[in-house]
Amino acid sequence: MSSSASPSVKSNVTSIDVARLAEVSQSAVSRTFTPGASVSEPTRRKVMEAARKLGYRPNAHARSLITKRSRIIGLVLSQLGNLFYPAALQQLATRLQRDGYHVLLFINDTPNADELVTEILQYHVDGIVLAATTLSSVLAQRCADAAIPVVLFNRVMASGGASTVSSVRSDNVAGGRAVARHLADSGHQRVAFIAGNEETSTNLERERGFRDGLAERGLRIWARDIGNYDFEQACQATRELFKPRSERPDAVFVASDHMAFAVMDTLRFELRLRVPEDVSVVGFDNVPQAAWASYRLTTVEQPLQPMIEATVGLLQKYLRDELAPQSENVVVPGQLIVRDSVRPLLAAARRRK
Amino acid sequence: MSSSASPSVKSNVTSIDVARLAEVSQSAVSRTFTPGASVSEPTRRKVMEAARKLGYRPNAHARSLITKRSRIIGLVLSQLGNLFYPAALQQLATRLQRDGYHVLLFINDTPNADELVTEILQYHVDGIVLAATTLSSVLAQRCADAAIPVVLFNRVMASGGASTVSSVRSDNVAGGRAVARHLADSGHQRVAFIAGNEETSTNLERERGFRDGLAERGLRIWARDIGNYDFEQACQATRELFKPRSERPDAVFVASDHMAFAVMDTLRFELRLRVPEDVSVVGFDNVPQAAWASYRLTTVEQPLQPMIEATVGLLQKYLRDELAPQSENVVVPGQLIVRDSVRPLLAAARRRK
DNA sequence: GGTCAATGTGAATAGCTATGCAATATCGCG
DNA sequence: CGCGATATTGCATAGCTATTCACATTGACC
Repeated sequence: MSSSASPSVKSNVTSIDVARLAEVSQSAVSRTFTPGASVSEPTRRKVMEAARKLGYRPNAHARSLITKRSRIIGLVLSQLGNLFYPAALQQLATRLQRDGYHVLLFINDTPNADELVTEILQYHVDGIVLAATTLSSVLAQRCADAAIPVVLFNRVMASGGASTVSSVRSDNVAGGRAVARHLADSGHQRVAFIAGNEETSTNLERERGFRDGLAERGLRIWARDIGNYDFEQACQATRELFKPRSERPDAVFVASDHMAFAVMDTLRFELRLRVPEDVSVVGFDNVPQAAWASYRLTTVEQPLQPMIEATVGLLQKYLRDELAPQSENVVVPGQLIVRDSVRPLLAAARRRK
Repeated sequence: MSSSASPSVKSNVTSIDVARLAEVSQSAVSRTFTPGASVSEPTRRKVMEAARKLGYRPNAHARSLITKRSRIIGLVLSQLGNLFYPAALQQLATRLQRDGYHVLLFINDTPNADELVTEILQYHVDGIVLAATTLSSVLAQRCADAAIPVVLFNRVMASGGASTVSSVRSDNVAGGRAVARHLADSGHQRVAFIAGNEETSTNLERERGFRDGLAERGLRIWARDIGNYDFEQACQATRELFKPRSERPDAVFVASDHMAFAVMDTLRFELRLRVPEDVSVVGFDNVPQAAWASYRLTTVEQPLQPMIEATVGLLQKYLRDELAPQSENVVVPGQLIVRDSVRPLLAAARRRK
């Protein structure tokens, strides 16, 4: 029963076993598997051969115990429903994999920051990417305190001040402003806004930019409701905004594509309004689905590639320079993607102008 | 510059530091943090107090080095585009988190099984969930050889025989058959099939069930093309199938919802055909989007909850019983979800019958 | 009070690798 | 051939915790 002298494929092979077979020291084995270490070609070959025979792989735990590097990045998520995040997840994991890092996943359903931070720190991750829009800033600060680099993804720390946490996001303010201008310039008068989670920085910034942009054109938000970044709540908000009354909005800016789909569906199939003929709809994120023929949603892109690149760039910088906890806030510009969910400027309106 | 004697929040605190402060042995500290170990209440309190003061958390790497348990589950994915997988990912991670396990992510973009298996084994994960439909079975076998439990999720090992790898999947055959019956019984005559990746078990089983079900009703697949589980390729397949000719299909069974959306969009907005009046469409997976008003897609559900439950059930069973690599293939039944993408049986057709 | 069991505790060790240091081998060059 | 410089190697140790074993302490019970 006790598998003592079984030279099979058991994964218990250690560097010592390999050393014995290759007739070298354990150090030699270790050096062979340590990039940049000093090993002669003959011994390297002997070691590799022995390792292959035994099916040896260095034990990552023992390695990180001594290296103090785990090559693991913690990723905290909460909104997998919003299609932007699966895409980001994939990109990030793939990108990190290329550099020999891997992603340890933490889903933050119950916002119990304390418990989560305990779990994360146990693994001694090399860095943390916080992509949970709705996550208490406590966690971020706590991790930063523990001297482990944190990058907020698509989110920024609430009130500045003493926070030394970096972040990567797209230019939400500019995006909101671009939407406002686009709607105003195409002759819309009664523009509504459906907010996401009101406490998130993404929503605050998008709304602020939108407000400012409207103000530039002498307009203001004509009606407003809250969708909380949730499909069902966005449907509800739409019903509320378009309740029968003398006048209804002629355009809606929705704080995320995910909600915008809910809005379009509710408008078209429940309220029997046409998009864009009766109501224009604009989203935010430019998830792949926004390009699908059923929606053809005009939206603001969040350029995933550059955002991911910036994120791992920051992480690697912090890993290289031992110190340098200088807070850095990267803002990536994103374009307005014009599709067919906004009524184009009527010839009549243009002439009148 | 060198932070030597700084008793701050540095995460370098070890069980020995705690022991010193609490005036107990290191063993006592370890036992306090090991569930089920024998510690008296007074010492436990002393230790907890000291640990709190120093901000101590057990080092997971050191722990798993000696325990030979990492409490990490490796998850291999490739198709994050298909919306079924993000949902599965979230459920799985959440479920495992409840039991103190965590998910280490491996994206399998380049199907280089060897490299991937090396990386996974280095982390000494306690188990592996293979959810990459397109992944070579080599990997599965390789891991099983290394005595680490593997569960195939939504996939089954190609040719039975010597494989000792367990799997969890929904009843794809029954699902395909149910679709066939539904289409036949609602009077469709020229049913087409758009395949996913032809080498995957999901596609093989769904197609087989579909074929059988049609045969029962005296029908056969009238036309067929390949979408490879890809949105763009599914569009292309649709164009191919509906190229102008004397007759076109009156129904399409698509091997996944993700592709079915592509099919519906192409039919409606490019080919100007109505769904379901001109063509009926059926998908597979029942992703959340299938219920959206723009699609209202009739489809076969893959019951995520039970599938996840079965997956972690298998894993835990293998972790408990040291041995028991008995191959087990769990098949979870799934229902046909009837929505509005299939033309209902015409009164005329019924009378004629 | 004495014996036995049970319980809590500490010292020592295992688990696997990377790395500093000293020793040795190799090489280049005069 | 000799000498210094450099490349390679092995030894020993650190890194942090769980666990075995032996020991001490307590308590119960006769």
